[in-house]
Amino acid sequence: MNTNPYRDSSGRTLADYPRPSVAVDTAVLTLDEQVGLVVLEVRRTNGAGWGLPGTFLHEGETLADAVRRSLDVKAGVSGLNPRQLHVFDAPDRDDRGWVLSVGHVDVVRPERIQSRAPSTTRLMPVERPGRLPYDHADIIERAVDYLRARYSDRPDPDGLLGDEFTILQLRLAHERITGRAMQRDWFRRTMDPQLEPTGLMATGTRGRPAELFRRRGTAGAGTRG
Amino acid sequence: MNTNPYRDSSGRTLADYPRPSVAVDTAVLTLDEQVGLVVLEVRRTNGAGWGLPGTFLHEGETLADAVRRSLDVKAGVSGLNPRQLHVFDAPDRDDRGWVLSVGHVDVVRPERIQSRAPSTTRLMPVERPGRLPYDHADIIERAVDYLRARYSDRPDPDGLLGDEFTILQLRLAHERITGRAMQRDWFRRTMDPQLEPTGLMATGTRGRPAELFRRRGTAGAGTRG
DNA sequence: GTAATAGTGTCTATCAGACATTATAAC
DNA sequence: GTTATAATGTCTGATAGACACTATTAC
Repeated sequence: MNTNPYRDSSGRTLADYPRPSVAVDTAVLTLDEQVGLVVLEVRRTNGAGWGLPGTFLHEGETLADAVRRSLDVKAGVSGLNPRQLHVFDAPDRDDRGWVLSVGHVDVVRPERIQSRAPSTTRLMPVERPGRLPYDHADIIERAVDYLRARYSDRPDPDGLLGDEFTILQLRLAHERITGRAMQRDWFRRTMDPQLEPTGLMATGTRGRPAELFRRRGTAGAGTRG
Repeated sequence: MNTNPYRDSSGRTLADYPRPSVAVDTAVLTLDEQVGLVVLEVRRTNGAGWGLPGTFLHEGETLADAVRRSLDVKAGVSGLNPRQLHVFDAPDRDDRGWVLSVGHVDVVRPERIQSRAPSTTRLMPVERPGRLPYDHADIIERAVDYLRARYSDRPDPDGLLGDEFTILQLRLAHERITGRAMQRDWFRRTMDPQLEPTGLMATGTRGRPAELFRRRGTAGAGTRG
């Protein structure tokens, strides 16, 4: 480190300045059949209450790597693709010292996080996430905004439904994510050109069986998260 | 600092971890009558070439304060309202050591930065900003995307034109910012309800004089940046 | 007068919203 | 058969795009 003898206009090197600790905190979102959009919380290391999974950035590590490490260690979830939301930088936001936190969001299929370490993790509805420390409530809000924007006009871009689904299943998922009813006709007309038929039919339903579709073009995208 | 005896699961305190230096870099955008959308660049402190204005974050300072300080010192521009874009975190991105950079964007009226320290600052078109170090080209790209989204359906939200303008002046500004022609009819119909007439007329033009408008509701918003 | 630009009116194609109709299953 | 849901067709109102027409200035 700092082998390059850089000095600023005051003649000081990088090492002469105090540096903040940098943390990452992540809102991992998924869709619960009953509850709707839920966020993963972990028991805090000091034992008091719950919070979003997070960790301090290690040397030589990217933010995304730190996010993946924290989720692997704290919730047993691996292979994520986190996205930055915002840097929380109030100098007094953490009483342990000067800590910046980079809020992230990630979206995963429900089976990836259900029944993982149930005593130290829980899934809470995004509208009532409970009492959370730091800026975690703010991170959840930004995460939900991000997800709703993604789901405004594309069919399940984060693959929460898997690869094959009926248009009704797709619409119900979008309604639970965006929190408002979607027009049935408009929804089909908008999504149809972005879907391709599988030829298969859903079974065990009440009326005429619905056709199963998959996302057009993005083969296997649904297994990403 | 670190008066709280916090220890993590390995028994280490915050001070035991190496911490990154944190920098801010800012794309200050404005509109040049001839050139179009331009970005402010400053001569680098090591003398080699040009870059976006930036600085290292000081203790007890927010990111926005660091941005304001860097622009005040390096370009004589004050009173800005920067917005975060992205954290650049590649561990080897800066050969001076471990440095994270938070990219920012801000938009100011051209007279705020023109003829400020012309030997150490310059304005370059955003499409051809020259050779830039670090992630500065990426920051400019994100800054332009941000500005184009802001200008997609609202009349000059950052007040680049001042408080009073004709609809033609407004449309030309939007065209230079978004980089594509805007439909004349649609533009008037979209913007008209968001404008209020001043009763005054533009003078010295070729044909029928155009009415001057101001933004509806947001009195004085144009003098912000 | 002519040329140029501002502002208004109108036609049309597109599309969201609404509703009707037909198809096909469970019961 | 009845009931429920899927899929398709059709009508309507709103609006973007296009163009015509009038108004008012410089020259």
